[in-house]
Amino acid sequence: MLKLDQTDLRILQSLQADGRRPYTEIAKQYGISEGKVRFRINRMMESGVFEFVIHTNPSKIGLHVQAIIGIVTKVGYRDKVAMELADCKEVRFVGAFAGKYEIMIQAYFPSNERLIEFTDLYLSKVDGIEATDVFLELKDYKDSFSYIDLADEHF
Amino acid sequence: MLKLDQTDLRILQSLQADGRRPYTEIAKQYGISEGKVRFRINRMMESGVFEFVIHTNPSKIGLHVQAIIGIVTKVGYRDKVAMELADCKEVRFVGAFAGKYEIMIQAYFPSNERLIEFTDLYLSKVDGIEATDVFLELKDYKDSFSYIDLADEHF
DNA sequence: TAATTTTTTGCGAATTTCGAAAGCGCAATT
DNA sequence: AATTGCGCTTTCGAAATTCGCAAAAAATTA
Repeated sequence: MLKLDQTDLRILQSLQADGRRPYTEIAKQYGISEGKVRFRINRMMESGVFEFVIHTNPSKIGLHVQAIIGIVTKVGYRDKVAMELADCKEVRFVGAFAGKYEIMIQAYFPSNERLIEFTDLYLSKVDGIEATDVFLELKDYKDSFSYIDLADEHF
Repeated sequence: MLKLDQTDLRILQSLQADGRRPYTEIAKQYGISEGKVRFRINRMMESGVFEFVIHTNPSKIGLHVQAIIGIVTKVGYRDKVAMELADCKEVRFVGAFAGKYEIMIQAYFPSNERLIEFTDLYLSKVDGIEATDVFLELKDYKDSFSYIDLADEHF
């Protein structure tokens, strides 16, 4: 497990603000060499610390319906069901949870019809699923991937 | 609202795979000019269709505890509470929902202690919150930002 | 149809990335 | 104390990419 020092955290912080910020600019920003920035970024990526992505705004590409779905599975079926759900393109997030639901997912749909199709035609037929609770999102307040405050004492 | 054509979707698809892929490479990939790729990317960004970010692996930076928290608010307090929660650095996602919980959030913590602090010392004292249900995540199966299948007939 | 706006193309200039060699610091070994 | 090895950093020119901009082309509007 790679241990991150202040340089790494600063680089992450800088890239959180703009994933395409040039190495040279990050270097200038912190008074270090471009090669160092590059070395650290490559090392962190190889260690799986982060990756470069784009964050698309779902509603701007026509995905107007978002839901969190809690799923109750039969004993022994959690892993199988979770892996199957992870393969669905509508599904952004799948996790195993403690408590009422063995699995919770977050998924996006173009319309309510598609959400209903997903729950009634697909989910209800997945082997191992006992029950589902759909939480329909009405409004987004925050959906950020730059939530980490690297100035925090914890790091 | 910007309407996306096939060129835009292809560019998004390409950048989903690698947020740092050069314009020139995307251009080559689809047989279009670098200038066109750049023009489309700038336009989409200005319209808020997407942004360049990095996706950090929470556990690799010491955030080992993840939770989804359902929140029941007093009538009329949802907006106020949601906005307040959105300001918390631990919180990645805040949405207003239909159903049992007016608000659901997704948050990351370095340890169970910090989660307990958050719920018992912070959440319980926020004015307008009536009750909370914490769903503690045990395992990540999928946490992707490239969930969009742009080959889908829907787009 | 003409006028206007939007999008695309094509370039050279400026900037960034990349590869690789050399240098440095430090701990372990002799 | 000198040596060795290893990981990290610096440096630098070559290659690739980005950028700005003007002109052409295409689409939209009047």
